Amino acid sequence: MTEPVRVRFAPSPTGKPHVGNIRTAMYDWIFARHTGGKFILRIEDTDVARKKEGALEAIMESLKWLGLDWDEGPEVGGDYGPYFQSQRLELYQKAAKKLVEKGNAYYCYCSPERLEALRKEQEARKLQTGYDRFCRNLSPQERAAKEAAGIKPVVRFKVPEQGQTRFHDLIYGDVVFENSIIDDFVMLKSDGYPTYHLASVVDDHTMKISHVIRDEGWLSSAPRHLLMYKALGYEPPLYVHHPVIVGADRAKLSKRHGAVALLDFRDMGYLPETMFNFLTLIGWSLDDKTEIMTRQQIVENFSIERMGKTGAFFNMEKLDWMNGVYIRGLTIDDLSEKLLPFLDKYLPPEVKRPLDVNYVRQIVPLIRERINTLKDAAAYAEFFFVDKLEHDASKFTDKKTNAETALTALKSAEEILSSLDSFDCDQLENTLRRLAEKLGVKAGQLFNVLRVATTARDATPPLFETMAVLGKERCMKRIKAAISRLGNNRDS
RNA sequence: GCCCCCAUCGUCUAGAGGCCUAGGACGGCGGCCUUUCAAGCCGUAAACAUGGAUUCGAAUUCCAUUGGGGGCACCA
Repeated sequence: MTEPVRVRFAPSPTGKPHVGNIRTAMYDWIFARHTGGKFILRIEDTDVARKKEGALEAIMESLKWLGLDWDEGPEVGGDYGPYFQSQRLELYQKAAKKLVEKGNAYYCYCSPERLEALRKEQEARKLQTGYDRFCRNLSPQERAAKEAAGIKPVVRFKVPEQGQTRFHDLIYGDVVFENSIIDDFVMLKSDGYPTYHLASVVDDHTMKISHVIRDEGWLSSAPRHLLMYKALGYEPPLYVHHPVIVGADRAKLSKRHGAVALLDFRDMGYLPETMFNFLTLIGWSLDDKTEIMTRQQIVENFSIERMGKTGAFFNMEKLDWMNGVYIRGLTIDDLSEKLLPFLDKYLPPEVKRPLDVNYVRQIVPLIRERINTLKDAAAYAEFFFVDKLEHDASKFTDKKTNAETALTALKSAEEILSSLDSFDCDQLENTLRRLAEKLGVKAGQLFNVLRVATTARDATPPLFETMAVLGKERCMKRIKAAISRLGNNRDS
């Protein structure tokens, strides 16, 4: 095996690719980069009915967002194109014809209705389902009659009735199938389009694909492909089937498990480096402890031998944690930049746009270790942006602090703070600690009351930094509002 | 029904016969730090599906069983 490594990601354009598909693309890409091989993007658009508008764009956008650049494929071209199967029909038709001529395939005129009835009956009698080879040995006259009737045939592969097909999968090891349980599958549909089986075999061969990396669901159709390679006289590629990502019910991940498209994760505020790292780790590990890895580290250390065989659950809690780790690793400027569109989208409409980047930059250090996604920021930092706060009176009091104390503290704070000329952290701290002492309350009690007054929250970034960013004017306004809120509350 | 694949803490995993009284991470719990919330740090509970076989010795090998997943389309 001295052939250069060429791997392909071959999605069909039926929607936004979900994390499972994309993980396959990642393994392709990582393996290609690790070996210095080529990563090819090929579009399997042979099902006219399932093709979806915008799907191709979503595929490319997903790959680009994760930084998976392809060496050949749409937009970039390549020596083995075209890279859309719908533009390669002739190739498949020629291959099918060749197999018919060689006696490895035949035309089938069975109607969908007959096939449907056949399957129903097989199921009812609990028999092995599959085509009954009705057209396998049609006489020339019978064929001519069907043709004359205007029936458009499909081409079926003539599967040997005896023997076994075996192959070595790089992850699953040796796998053996009895040929007798494989039915004569359709290679070429009556509309002239190939099925996946034919198209992928022809393309993988003509595109000189060295390793077929795909999910485990394909394991059971691999023997069909091997049989075709043999009949066509092609050298088969190496197979690397990998386990799938499963949902909470352990079933293969799909739309019904909720938000699973990669781009949805982008929109929820996960970073591409998080997704790359996290997705790699579902089914592959470097060693017994390394978890946070750069793309470079992953590429350098990746090996198929260290991929697992077990379907894995997509653990959202761990994803959140990891995204937090990556967020905290960003510089203030970088994070501010990334946060801007999310703040713009999720902050209440009354907040004036455009947002001030410099102001955001001041806030970022305060919320950085408190958010796990970019989207979290808006809800977390809302009080930094809105004009009017809704104070919840009950938040001012706790076991240690009653309403009386809170009100007194606020009034004293208002007085002393209004005399301050600047609102920097040190000065605020000095002033307020002294005030607490004077009032005979714990510093924390006073801080908490002021926290609620200035933010309307009981969980915020550190008080002095927060107040400093908010600025004197806004703080004083809010403290006054809090005083009247508390006063009114007590009177009523 | 037939065929294929899989099986270590709740979850993701390390483990390729003795290093395992099974390691790490997320989550949980407890603590430290602390003006709240986080972050950080420390600690803790928590798993080899079951039964045989091989071996001086098995999470690691083999065979059953059980459980789970996938396939059996003119879809990929």
